[in-house]
Amino acid sequence: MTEGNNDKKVTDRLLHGLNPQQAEAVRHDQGPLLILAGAGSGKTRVITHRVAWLVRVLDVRPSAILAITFTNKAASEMKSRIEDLIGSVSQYMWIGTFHAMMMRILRRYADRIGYDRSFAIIDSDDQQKVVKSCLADLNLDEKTFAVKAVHSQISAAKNALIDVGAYESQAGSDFFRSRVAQVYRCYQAKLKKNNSMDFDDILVEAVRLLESQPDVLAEYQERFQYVLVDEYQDTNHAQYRLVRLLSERHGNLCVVGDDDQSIYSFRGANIQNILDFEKDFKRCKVIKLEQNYRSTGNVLKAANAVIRHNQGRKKKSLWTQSDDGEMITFLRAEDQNEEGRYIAREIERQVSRLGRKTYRDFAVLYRLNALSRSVEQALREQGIPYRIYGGTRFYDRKEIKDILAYLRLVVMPDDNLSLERVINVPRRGIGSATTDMLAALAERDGVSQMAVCQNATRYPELQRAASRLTAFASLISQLGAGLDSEDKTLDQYLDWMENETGLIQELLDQQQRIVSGDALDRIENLKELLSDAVEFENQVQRLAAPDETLPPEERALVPANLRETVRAFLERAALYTEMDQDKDQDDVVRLLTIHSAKGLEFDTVFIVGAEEGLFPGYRSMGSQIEFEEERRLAYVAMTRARRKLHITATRSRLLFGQTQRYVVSPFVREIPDEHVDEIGGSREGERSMPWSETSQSLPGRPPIPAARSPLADAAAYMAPKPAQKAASVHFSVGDKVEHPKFGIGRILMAEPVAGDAILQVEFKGVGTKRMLAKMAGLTRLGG
DNA sequence: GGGTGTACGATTTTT
DNA sequence: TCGTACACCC
Repeated sequence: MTEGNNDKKVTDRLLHGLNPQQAEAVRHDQGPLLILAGAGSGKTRVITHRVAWLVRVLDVRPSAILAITFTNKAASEMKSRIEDLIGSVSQYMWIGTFHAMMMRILRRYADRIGYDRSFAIIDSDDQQKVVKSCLADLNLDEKTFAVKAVHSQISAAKNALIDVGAYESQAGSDFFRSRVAQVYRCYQAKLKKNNSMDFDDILVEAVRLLESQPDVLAEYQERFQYVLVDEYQDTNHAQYRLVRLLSERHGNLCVVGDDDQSIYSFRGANIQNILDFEKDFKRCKVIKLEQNYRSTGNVLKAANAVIRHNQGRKKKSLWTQSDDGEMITFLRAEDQNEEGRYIAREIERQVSRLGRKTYRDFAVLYRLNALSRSVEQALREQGIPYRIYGGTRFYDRKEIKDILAYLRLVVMPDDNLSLERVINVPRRGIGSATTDMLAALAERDGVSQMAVCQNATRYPELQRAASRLTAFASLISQLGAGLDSEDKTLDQYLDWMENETGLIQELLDQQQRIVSGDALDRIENLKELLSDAVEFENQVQRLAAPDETLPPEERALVPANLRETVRAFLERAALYTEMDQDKDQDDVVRLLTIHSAKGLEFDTVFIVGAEEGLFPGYRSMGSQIEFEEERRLAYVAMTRARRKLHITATRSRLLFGQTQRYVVSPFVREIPDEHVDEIGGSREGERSMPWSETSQSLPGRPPIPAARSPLADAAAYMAPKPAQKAASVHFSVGDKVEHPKFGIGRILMAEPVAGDAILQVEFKGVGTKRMLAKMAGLTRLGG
């Protein structure tokens, strides 16, 4: 160790407050290192301090460090915490997701493996579309070959690094698999023709690049002296291969993970990667972090007791210094309404009546998104503010994808997928007959569909639609000209484009006819994209600032003009889906799936729907492997709670339009009695089929005492509070207003939307118009 | 070419 | 139960 040569203060600071195992992990120098980090064991702290240690104590160049995470959120948290420790030199490190890091490599070298370096990334919607068109090309029936199923086969093959050829020979004469092989081949051909990669390709092609180009491999192997991988239990085979390749030269690979929290096998994660790490990387050091700093004794012991039933795991047992704390409360409710009311009442009691907690201390966790509904309803009745996490992500929204497709088309006119998306959005009278012909002609002549549009008049087949097609082509080139005129910022350009394409107008027209607030939300989203663009451009400016000294190959990637900024913005939109950084502070109850709760913690957690068939899901009950993954899910859910855990199950539940009777989840029965208070019925009682998994693990369990405080205590349910009034906007019906174009008018109708209002205004001599107040630049003249 | 009705189907999620 | 994708009809 060379730490003796360094400032003692620095080493003290980096090791301060760490337990012996944590400190050992931070100080580890050469060779592979496996950190088995139990839930709440201070994992992030260890990783960030370790990176700081490498730089500050071992004098490793920041640019020689590669730290990989699974989500952008995790990456940005890691970045900022490392920056707090070592300052701005941290910007030279490669910290990011697998996909983002591999994109850096592919953007430089993709031409070596047959792509244009400006290749596009297609999202899962487009992936489905491509699969669909392949099925059509191959005359395969979508009933037998469900798009989703075929696509997931292809994706799984890619994650396992099985290319088309290998897949074909594996499939042999198997009816289904051999057809999937044909689709796979067709799919890859289409992507290649469109100069696109899907998310899986980013990993697969990175492997192919590194394995086929020795000089490229050598460059990065040489560069990355230290490689760190977070959430290693979630890596798939392609990621495993990348990690191996990149760390091979120096051998300083540190992986951090917890096999008990592996919950993503359905998307290709291979738990064997972490279980076999010691075999794979010889002379590897293993450090277990078993002290939990998060939960109270009852919660932790209960979670330990549950996860202990799993066979395939590394033995470890979390412990805590904190006392037992409150018991876990288990509620057996009659149905989902009672379950919801219980949650609402309990939250209200803690927040309003006792004033002990705030709304943000609470989270409701469920296995299926569909379970959120009844909880939502109960919270709404009680006037409790909440937010649902997950759901459609911002960049997945239709209107956003439309705008992004226009953007992509402007910088890459040959992108057929984007063209198909927006050629008739908004309606331009270009229907399926025309678009089919367009695709066929482009295919026949080996040119892009945009090229056919430009020359539409020369194709006799397109006679009737020719003028509309050329008009579309000139719209795109006009948008392209706007891009190069240099006097617009990104958000100004987007704003201009939203109007120029007619998208905004169409949404306003829709709003005029339809009563739903749907179109308004979309306009809101488009506005939000503008503020996102502003923020993005600020980041770019900061990177481009003259006093920053970026390494040359990274500097080359910083956009220098609007066109390059657009490209970078598109890439970010494809790879970065989270937009709610500042919303974390809101004082609201959080509703989320167990999957999306991983890595988070809350003072009080409700786990709802703890019923056999839901959790574990009925699909997983046939296989030991899948059943154990469900149990890990239960473990993850329980260990989110810092101080108090509630688990609820119903006797019968209305789900997907059907009411069914349910039995308590076996996982709940695996919790020892001494940690649980029961309400409304015991965890035991009716059971379904003898449960092979659990019956063996609960030998001679003593009878459960009768329930103590049945929920018949209905009076305790508080009367619903009136819903909160929407924030007032400073425009109201009857106001006189002035519009820059239409002049003076009077407001006929005002409807508040987040931070703005949609108005119906009657203008003298112009007629009635509908618009967003702020966006239209209305001024109030008085009532 | 566009609008409307209906049948179907529905874990978990990131990139 | 609810959303959406597709077929059918004008």
